[in-house]
Formats: sequence, C-alpha cells, structure tokens
Amino acid sequence: MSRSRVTVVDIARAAGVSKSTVSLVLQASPLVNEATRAKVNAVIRELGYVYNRGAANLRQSASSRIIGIIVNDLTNSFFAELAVGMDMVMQSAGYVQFLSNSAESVDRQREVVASMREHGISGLIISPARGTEAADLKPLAASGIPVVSVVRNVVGAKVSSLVSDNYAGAKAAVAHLVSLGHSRIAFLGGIANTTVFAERVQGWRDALVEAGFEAPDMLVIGSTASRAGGVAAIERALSLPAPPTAALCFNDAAAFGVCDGLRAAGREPGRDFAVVGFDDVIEAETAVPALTTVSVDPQGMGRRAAQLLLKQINTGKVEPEAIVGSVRLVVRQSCGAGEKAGRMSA
Amino acid sequence: MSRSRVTVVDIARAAGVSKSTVSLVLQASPLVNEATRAKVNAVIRELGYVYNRGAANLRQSASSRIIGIIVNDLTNSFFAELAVGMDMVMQSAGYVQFLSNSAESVDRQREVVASMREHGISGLIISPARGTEAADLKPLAASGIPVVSVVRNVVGAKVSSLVSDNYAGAKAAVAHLVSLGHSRIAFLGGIANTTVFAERVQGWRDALVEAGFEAPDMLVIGSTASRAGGVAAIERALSLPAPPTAALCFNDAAAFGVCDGLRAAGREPGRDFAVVGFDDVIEAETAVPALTTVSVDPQGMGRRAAQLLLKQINTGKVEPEAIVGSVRLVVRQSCGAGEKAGRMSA
DNA sequence: GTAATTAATTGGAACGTTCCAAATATGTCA
DNA sequence: TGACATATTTGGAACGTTCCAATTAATTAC
Repeated sequence: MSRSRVTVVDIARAAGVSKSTVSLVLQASPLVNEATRAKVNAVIRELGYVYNRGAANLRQSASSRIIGIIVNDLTNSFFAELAVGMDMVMQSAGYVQFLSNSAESVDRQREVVASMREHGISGLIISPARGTEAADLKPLAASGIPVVSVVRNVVGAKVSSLVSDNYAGAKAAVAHLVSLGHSRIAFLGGIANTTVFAERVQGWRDALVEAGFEAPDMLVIGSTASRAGGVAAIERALSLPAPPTAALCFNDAAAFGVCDGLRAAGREPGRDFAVVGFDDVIEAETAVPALTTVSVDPQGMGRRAAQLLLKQINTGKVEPEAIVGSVRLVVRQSCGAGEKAGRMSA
Repeated sequence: MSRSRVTVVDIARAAGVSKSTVSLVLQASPLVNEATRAKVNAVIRELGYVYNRGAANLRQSASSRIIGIIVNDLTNSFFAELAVGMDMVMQSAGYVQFLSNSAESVDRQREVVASMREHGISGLIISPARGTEAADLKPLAASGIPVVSVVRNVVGAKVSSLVSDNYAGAKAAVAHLVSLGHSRIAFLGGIANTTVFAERVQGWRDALVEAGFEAPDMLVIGSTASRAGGVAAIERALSLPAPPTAALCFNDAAAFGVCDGLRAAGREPGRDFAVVGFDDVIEAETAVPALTTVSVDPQGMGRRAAQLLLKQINTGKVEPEAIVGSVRLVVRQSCGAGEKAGRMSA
C-alpha cells in the first residue's frame, strides 16, 4: 500500500531536471528560472511530495527548527497558558515544539531532556521540576544548545532565565491589604522549600514589618499549590486562636481553594475575608468574586521566554541573561476593594 | 567552542573497533562480546556522545518514535489533562511528542499538521478544531500514518476515533435531575453547531420527553464553552419568563461559570438551583459546592487514545476503529442531592 | 566573430546512522 | 590436523537532503 516515499530524486526525474534544481526550488532560491520553478512545483503537488526535514538536518550547518519545552505541571492553568504563549511565538517563527510534562519528577525530566537532545532540538525552555540541579542542564549548555529557564531558577546553572518579580509582587499585594485596614494577614498555600515560595513570603513579611505589624510564622501556612491545597490552608488558618482577616495566597489556584474553603465555613470571600492571589490566570477575571491578584501574565511570559530563546538561537550567542519580569497588582473584588464587592467588616 | 559533534566513527576510532560494532552496542545487540561492549560504552560516556536519531530515521525502515498531538484549546483544563494522559503513555513507550495548540483555527491546524509531517511523525492524535474537514486529514491517512481523532469526530475521515458517550451522559444527568423533582431543566453553554453539542442536547431532550416534560428550545442557551460563557448563559436563563430550576451545562467550565452567575444573582448553587456539569475535571471535586458532573475522565481518555495510536503504529494496521467511551454520572453537591448540600427549595 | 559576463543548471561528496554480506577468530569433533 | 560450526567483527552501500565547484546556455561588449 504505502509505496516508498517520494523524494527529490523522484521529483527531479518527473520534472526533467536535476535534484539540485529541485532542492533550490524547495528553498525558494532566486537562482532558478521562473518556468522551471513552476514546473517543479507542479510536479511536487502532483506526486504529493513531503519534505524530509530529518534528512536536511543531517548536514551539520542546518538548524532543526525544533525546540523543546518542559513544564512541571501542565494541569495547572498557569503553565498551560505559559505553554500556549510559547506555542504562539514558536509557531509563527516556523518552529515546532516537543512539549512534555515532568509532573515534578526530576527523573522523568532527565529522560525527556535526553530524548529531546537525541532528536536534535535547537533550544530548550524549561520550567524546572523541584529539585532540578545545575548538572541536569549542564550537558545541554556544554553542547551549545541555548536553554531558558522560566518561572523557576536553577541555582548555579549557566542558562538564561525569566522569572517574575515575586518579592515585589507579594509586597505590593500585602501593602494593598494593609491600606484596606488589615493587619492580620496570612500567607496561604504553596510548597515551603522552594525559591518562589521563599521570595513571596519574604515580600509578605517585609511589607507587614514596614507597616509596623507582626509577621508571625504561624500565619504562613504551606500546602500544595492547588485548589485543594488552598482549601486545606484556609481551614487551618480559621482554626487559629487569632485568625487572620485577609490572606495573600501562593497562587491563583490556591486562592480559588481559599474562596471555596471560606464559603464552606460560611464566610463570603471579598466581604468577610480578603483574598489575594498570584499569577492572574484567565479565570481570575470571570470568577465570582473576581480575584484580586498579582498579574504575571502567563501567556505574555511564555511569549517572552520564546522570544528570548529564539534570539539566542539566531545570534548563536551563549552568554546567559537573567530577566526579572515586572508584575502588577490587579485589584478586583476578592480583596473587598472592588466596586461591586460588599463592604468589609474588618 | 562547540567542537563538531561526536559520532559513531569517533567512538569507533577511540575504542579501536568499527563503526558497525558501535552501532550494535547502541542497539544493545546480543551479538557483541561483553568486553567490547563495556569498552565501547565507556568511551561513549567519556566522549559525551549523543545519539543522532535523525540520522537513524533516514533509513526507510526505521520508526521516528515521534508522534504529534494537536488540541483545540490547551487553556481548557479538560484538554490539558487529556494531553497529560497522552504524555504519560507516550513517554513510557519511549516516544516523544510534538504538542501544539490549534486554538480552534483550522489554518493553524493545517500548518501544524504539515510541519509535523515534514518532521516524520509516526502517528497523530488530534482533537480537531471546529470546522476541520476530512480532507485535512486525508494526506496523513494516505501516506499510512495512523491518526486518532479524539473528543470530536471528523465526519467522513477514515481515521480512528475515541469520543465519549455524550448522548447517554446527558440523558443520565437529566434523568437524575428529574428524579430530584425538577421539571424545568435548562441546557446551558457550549457552541451550538457542533456535533458534541448536538449529541448532548439530544440526550437532554429525550430524557425530558421520556419523563413526560416539555423540552422547549428557549431552554437551550448556547454560548462559549468557558467559565465566562456559563455566566452569560445563566444570566439569560434567569431572565426568562418561567426560569428553570436546574441546568445541565455543556461542560465543567461552563458549569463553574453558571455557579458564579448564580451567586452574582444572589442564589446559591446546589441549594437554590441545581447545576450539573460535563467532563469531571480535577477541580470539580474540590470546588464548593463540589460539582455533580458526567465523568469523562480526561486523563484516562488521553491514555486510551495514546494506547490506541500505539497499537495502530505497532501492528501497522490502518483500518480505523471507532470507540465510544462510556461515561458515568458523579453525584456531588451542586445538584442538591449530595450529602453535605442544603435542601433544595424546588 | 570571439571574448567576457551573467543566468541557470548539475554532478557528486558529505551528513550520521543501519544493515547486509562477507570476513575473521574461536571452538569442537573426528 | 582438517573440516566444520559458532561467535564476533567489519566494510560499504544506502537513506534524502544540501551545497560547492563546475558546467552549460544565453546575453552583451568589443
């Protein structure tokens, strides 16, 4: 059935030219005569030829036009949107991407990286799994493949990175809550021993201290960075001897969970308790109450990461570049300051 | 800097054997002597050799071990989970996947398919964009590349498909609502002229009719299949002269939107109005109220689709196979029947 | 009419692997 | 020892492209 594939030589024979000419036509070279080009293209369509990029990549000068993307949790909207942003840029640049989910497993991540290397990726964007070490990315950098680490940093790795300004974002969010009259503000959700968590907690702490309030450790309640984690965290927070009246959450997923947990406890988020998230995923805007959150613009971040990688691939330069993306607080209703929200009791 | 890459010939030279022997070692052939194998492997590690799969794929017998996955909306949790399920299976099978988002654009989808073909995918799993025609998938099937269409069907395309039993799911959901005492049950959200929508509406209609109730068209309110779409749909539903007391929603995203919209209108989902979703995404379980929904198990569906594709690749058989995955109603709280929910007023 | 210039085309080696057929080494049996 | 079987190794052609250097054809200049 599936007859052996059509190659340039077949085209050449059918069009009565040499394979070199066909190759030139394929690359839209200006060297070839209009009439010849037309004829060759006609034959190409007629025989249903498909270009074999693998064969072309064999010549050492060529670029594979394949890049790798690895994210740590694709089921989290934040990362899905990040991936979509990258996809957009890569696709318009004529690249195709291997996209894999490490599910926070460094072992899986290692396998995927190895597999992608064997397939000759020209670059990699990675949101590293927890516990990723510089050594995991070393071989890539050593063989001249540009790597952009996004969202999370890998300490000691000589790769470019694009992370958001977690410290400033958290600080701004807490300052806003303070301006609304809160003083007992919790930090809810997220896994404790990660850099991102540490940076956000630091912002939370410094904002409270600068405002002249206490920042007791018991108000920092870690859990998973998910909706379920948010529910668990707010339950613990409400059972404290002196419960908080507001919370900055590790991310939007946790913040939604906190809202769910508040309702389960008979409290209305935005009215009885102020909730602020982090990320600004799409649903943040349409949720009820709309979520006040620190906007990281995941799609935009994905696009920037992709552009950064493309720049490195095209210029062939290897020096890593560290970019900290700015963030801004988007005030909606869940903090009690939005127009449509009811008045806060605190 | 980046010296030209290390090849089998370099390994051969360094280990004092022929390139053929190195090749045998790479394929873990039992033909080679233990001592030789050890030496070659040592050299491979020492020189930091990376296998060039592209070169190997050149021989026409070889399989590229690359498959393509295209989904229509990766920002929708349902599809993200679907992709994660596929990723799991593919990765353990030693495959790597191109994963792209068509964003419901048939043009983008076409480009992506073409690009993936040029890169020599051994198979494709696609959740087709709206408006995809059989012709779009024809060339793949013609060149013997197995294709599995998932979630949505492409009429007339001779490819395998794996869809869920939309009709039975919708019918069961409505029957459940009827058993709870509802008779004015709306169908909310989703884009009207799609097969999936039609099937679910038909299930809704038949269940109502069988129960002896009316199924007026005005109770079918389409919109986008998103959270925002759900909000819009319930707003319109509540403004009807005789508003419904319950709703089956096109999917979970829309159902969450309906819950949001209900609260915005001062009604509590699960108590004042029964809501049922479709899909059973992860958040359905942890949301408050937990969402009663028709479980499609997206990750499981992704895994099944991947297994189906692998089977087709391995057996080399081309005959398409149409599978309808069974679904089951998961009763939680948003319909008012769950244990923790308050009593329904209707 | 010949030389020089420009425009088009082309043969063939190279890219890094696999795999066949053939060669060599090792062992066994009479 | 020679004849055979078995275990291991190997040269070289192929896979489908690109690209250099060289060729041929067409045009222009003198």
